[in-house]
Amino acid sequence: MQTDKDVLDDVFNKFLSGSQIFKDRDVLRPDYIPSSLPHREEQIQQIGGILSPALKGSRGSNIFIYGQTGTGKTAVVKYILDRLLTKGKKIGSKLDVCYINCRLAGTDYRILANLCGSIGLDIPFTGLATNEVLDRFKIDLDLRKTIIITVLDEIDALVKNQGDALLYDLIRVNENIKNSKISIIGISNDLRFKELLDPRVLSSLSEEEVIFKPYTAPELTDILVGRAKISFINEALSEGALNLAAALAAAEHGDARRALDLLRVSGELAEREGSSKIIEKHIKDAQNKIEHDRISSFLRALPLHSKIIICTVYLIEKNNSISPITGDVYETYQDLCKQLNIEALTQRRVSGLINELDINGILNSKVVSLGRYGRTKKIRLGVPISVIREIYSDDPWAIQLINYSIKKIKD
DNA sequence: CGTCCACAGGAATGACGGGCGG
DNA sequence: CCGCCCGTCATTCCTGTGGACG
Repeated sequence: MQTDKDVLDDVFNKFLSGSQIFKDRDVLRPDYIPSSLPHREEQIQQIGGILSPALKGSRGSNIFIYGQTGTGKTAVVKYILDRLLTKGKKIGSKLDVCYINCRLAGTDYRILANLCGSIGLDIPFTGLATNEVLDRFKIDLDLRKTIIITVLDEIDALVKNQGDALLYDLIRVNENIKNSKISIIGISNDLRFKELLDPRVLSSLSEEEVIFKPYTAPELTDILVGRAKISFINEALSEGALNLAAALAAAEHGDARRALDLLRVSGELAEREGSSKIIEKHIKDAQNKIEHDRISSFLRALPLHSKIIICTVYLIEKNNSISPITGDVYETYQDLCKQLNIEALTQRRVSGLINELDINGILNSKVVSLGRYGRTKKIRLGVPISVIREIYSDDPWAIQLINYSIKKIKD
C-alpha cells in the first residue's frame, strides 16, 4: 500500500542520499528481518505452533532446526520470537527470549554469560567458574518466574569446540527449578553434528525437528523481487541482474543471504559508478568483491604466526613452484622468524595452525604418505598468489618477508 | 613382506592476563 | 591483598600409521 506519505518519503530520501539506486539499503543487510518471509510459511506455522504454549505460561518443546546457510533459519526464528514477545506483552504473559550465536560467543562460559544477560543478570566477561555462572543463572531464572526461550544458533560450532556438556546442563535446568522454565531452540547447518551428541541430549533437544530446505531459483527470485521493491528505487534493478543474482545464489545451495548480499553490493558498485541501473556486470563484480573482501578481512585479522605461515607457503610456491610438505614449511618458517627476530613456534603448533588455515580455505592441506619417505601433509595456498600479495602489501613486516628470498628446497 | 620414515594429531601440562569472593 | 579459577595459546611427550624401499 503506497500512501502519499510514502511517496513523499521516497522523494526526501532520494534527495538526501543523492542515490539513484537505493531507497533503503538496510533492507538488504543480513541482519534485517523482513515483515514477511515468503516460502517459509510452513516452518513459521510449525515453529510458532510449538512455541505458543509459552504464551500461556507453559513450556513448549525444545526444537532442533536444520538447514544450510541462507535458508532463512535465523530470520524465521527471530521473526517468530519478535511476534511472540509482542503478543506476550499484549496479553500480559511473562516470557523472555534470548538469541545467542554460539560461534560468535565461542565458549560455554560466554554463552552462559549471554543467557544471564538476557534476564538482566550481569556477569563479568571472565573470572567466574563456569559452574558458578550456571548456578547464578538458575537462581535468578527461578526468581524471575518466567518462560525463557533460548535460541542457540550455529549450535554445531559449540558442540564441535566444547562438547555437549553445556547442552546437557541447560536441558536439565528445568529439573532443578520450580517457578521458571527454559526451552531451547538449536539451529545447525550441519546435520552430521547430531552424531556428536550424547543420546540423552539429542532426544531432549530434538523433541521437535524442523528442516529448512534450500530455496530454489524461482523462490529466490521471488524473495529478491520483494526486497528489491523496498530497497531500490523503481527500475534501478534490471531484470537480467535480478535473475543472475538468483541463479548464482541458487547454485550456492540456495543461499538467500548470498543473494541479498549480491544485490546490495552490486547496488553499491553501480552507485559508485554513477550508474542509475544495476546490470548483470554489477552482479558479477559483486560476486568477486564479496569473495575478495571475505578473504581480505580474514587474512588481516589473523594472528602474526598464521600470517607468517601463509607467507612461507607463498614464498615456497612462488620460488620453487612445488607444493611443500610440513617439513619444508616449518624449515622456511623458522628461517622467516629469524629474519623478523621473532621466536618460532614448535612444529606441533605450526601443524595445528596449518590445520586451522585449511579449515578456513586459506590453505589446502592433504595428508599423504610418501612411503619410505614418511607420512606428511602436502600444503598449497587456497587463494591466488596475487591476492596474498595484494592484501599484505601494506603490512611492513610482510613486505620484508615477501622480498626476502628463501633458499631453494630440494625437490 | 617387514621395516621404518616423517610426520599426524591426541593428551597432559604450563604460562599468562584477568576477575572473583573474602 | 590473597588464593582460586577461568579461557587461551603454546609446549612437551606421546602413540599411530600408509606405503615405497630393501
